[in-house]
Amino acid sequence: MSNIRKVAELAGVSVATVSRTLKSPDIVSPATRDKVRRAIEASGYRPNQMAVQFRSRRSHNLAVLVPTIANTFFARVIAGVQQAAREQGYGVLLCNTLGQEEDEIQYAGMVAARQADGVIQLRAFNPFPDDAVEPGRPLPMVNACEVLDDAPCPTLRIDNRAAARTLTEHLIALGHRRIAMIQGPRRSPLTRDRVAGYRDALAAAGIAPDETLLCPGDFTPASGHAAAGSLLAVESPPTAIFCESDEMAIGAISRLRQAGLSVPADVSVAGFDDIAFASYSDPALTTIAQPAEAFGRRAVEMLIAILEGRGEVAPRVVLPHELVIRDSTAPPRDDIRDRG
Amino acid sequence: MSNIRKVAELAGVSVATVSRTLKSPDIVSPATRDKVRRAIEASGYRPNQMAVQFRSRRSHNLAVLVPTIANTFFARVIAGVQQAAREQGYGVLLCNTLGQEEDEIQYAGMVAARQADGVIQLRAFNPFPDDAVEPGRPLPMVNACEVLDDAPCPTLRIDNRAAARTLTEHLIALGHRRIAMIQGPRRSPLTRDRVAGYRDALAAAGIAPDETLLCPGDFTPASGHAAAGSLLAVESPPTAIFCESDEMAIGAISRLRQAGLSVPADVSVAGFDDIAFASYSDPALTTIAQPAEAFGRRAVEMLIAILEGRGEVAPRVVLPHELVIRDSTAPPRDDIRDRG
DNA sequence: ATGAAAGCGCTAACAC
DNA sequence: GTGTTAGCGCTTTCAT
Repeated sequence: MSNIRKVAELAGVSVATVSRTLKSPDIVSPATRDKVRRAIEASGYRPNQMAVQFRSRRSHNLAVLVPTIANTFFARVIAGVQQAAREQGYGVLLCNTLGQEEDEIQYAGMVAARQADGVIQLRAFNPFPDDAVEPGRPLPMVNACEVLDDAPCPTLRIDNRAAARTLTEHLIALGHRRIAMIQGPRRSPLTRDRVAGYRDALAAAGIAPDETLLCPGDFTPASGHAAAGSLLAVESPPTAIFCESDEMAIGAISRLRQAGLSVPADVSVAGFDDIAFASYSDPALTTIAQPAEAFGRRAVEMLIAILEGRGEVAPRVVLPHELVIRDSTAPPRDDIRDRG
Repeated sequence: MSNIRKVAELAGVSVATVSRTLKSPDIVSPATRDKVRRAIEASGYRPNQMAVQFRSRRSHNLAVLVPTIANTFFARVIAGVQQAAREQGYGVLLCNTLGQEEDEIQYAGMVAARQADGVIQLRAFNPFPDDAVEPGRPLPMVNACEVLDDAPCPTLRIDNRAAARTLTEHLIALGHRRIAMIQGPRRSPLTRDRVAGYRDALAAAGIAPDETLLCPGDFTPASGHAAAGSLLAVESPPTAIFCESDEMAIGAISRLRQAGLSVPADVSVAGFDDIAFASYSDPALTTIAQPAEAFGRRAVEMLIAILEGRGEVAPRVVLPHELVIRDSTAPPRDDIRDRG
């Protein structure tokens, strides 16, 4: 393995000149620059990044804390993270946390240990201790997707409340009045905001909320399947189900079908996220499209802006969402509506 | 930020003793060890990993080259990689290559640049130049899932030919004789092996292969959707379709339904991978289950065994697969079978 | 524009 | 069992 000294000798210059040729070629005379470049070529020299990082005190790595990469929505976010990071010369250290706070704290410790320059957190939890950073310096973190209310760092999200309201309004406009909701984890701000939007829409339409129509879930198809089962058992079942993720919607539809019900003829089902499968499922899902890749990309840009201290970073960024109406939602059956 | 020297001073020992307390506590006397640990505690010392890595010449990072993380099968493999790596004290550098060989080569260069100690390649391509490693030393790579025939490193896969044969036999046993195949990319060894297994089964059953029933795809739902469309247009359409991925199967089913066909009543469809959605799609998919997380986990174990030079590493590992029969495959309709 | 030299924080001989 | 010390390969003043 060649090193900078060998290259310097070969080129007949000092190591400083080799270093400069690599980092700021413009301050090296063209003749010297060429000499050095030929020497690099000839020796097959690759700078030892461990040394570069160590010496320059930047790892040029970003840690991304993801609740679960097995979720296709997060997979897309991460694809966006990776691409943007690569474009900016950063590596991505993947941290699949499964929502374990102790693990998230440990991963965030990679910043203190200099393994990563900053973290992108996709869950509403601050993994840094209070004294993580000297006063005056910004916390090297961006919180995206599921965002802490009082995040000590820039955040990036959609307007979940407005999105949920829009989706619920769509259901109401179709004629539904008994609208269930299969939610995300209880304590998540995501759940809280979306439930708020759902209630907003009900209230605006003069529909009294019915707590028996609120079911917990965890965003997985299995939880949607189970929740749909319990909704089937309530005294007066819903004519529409709003699921907080497409994966749960797919699970719910599967359960409804097992019960001999047809979607949307008997029950309408709507999702959230607009994952790739949403348009291929049967029926194709009505859902809220979230800009998954953009979440990743923007989060990286914001984080690097913090790390490299260039300019102000917008503290609270809200990305656009979109209601996508497909085939899983329709007016309720007449006999059901009459009864409602 | 504290450093090892400060801790040494605080504890009244040398820096070497601090280092030893961290790396091999057993060779330090209990009394000293405690003193050092208290000093570490008191100063909030975190070893600078960049320095550790630099000095010890190991980054303790693994680069994982994945064709596309947006595919749920690969997402699971990567979840396995991450968990195993973490357990062994390694970080995971995610490289979403989209199958671009130039990018893969560049990512593999992270090993030469000392950013990563080794790579896990999930595609059938060797991203290392011939002179990547000095003679006698093993290539720091494991090739998993889609494997090169003459991989210059240990490989990890399932027996794709046998799996495809088993799945095709299942279709034949149901009474199908016109069995189409929606394939992966043409040049992939995966495709070649699975097509071979498919042909094995046809031959064993005395069914003449029909090239018009072979359609290319790229593992995405969109490609399955398109391929099913073209299969619908052939002169004598298939009664069963074997898709090389569940995602393509889901896309294909969606297309068949658009054409007014019912699965499995009119056409049987089988997938491959057994992704989470396979059991929630309508109908639930008959498929070949692959041990996705195990792929990731084993790949990490094998790679670390190479890197740390402990023991022999099995050069060609084959993991078990399993035929999972659900509801998307059934006997062909009588009128169709009679015609066949 | 270039070179000399001082480290970055740590590990690993080597000595005691 | 512990201390001393020489670097690892590079960047970055500070001279020239």
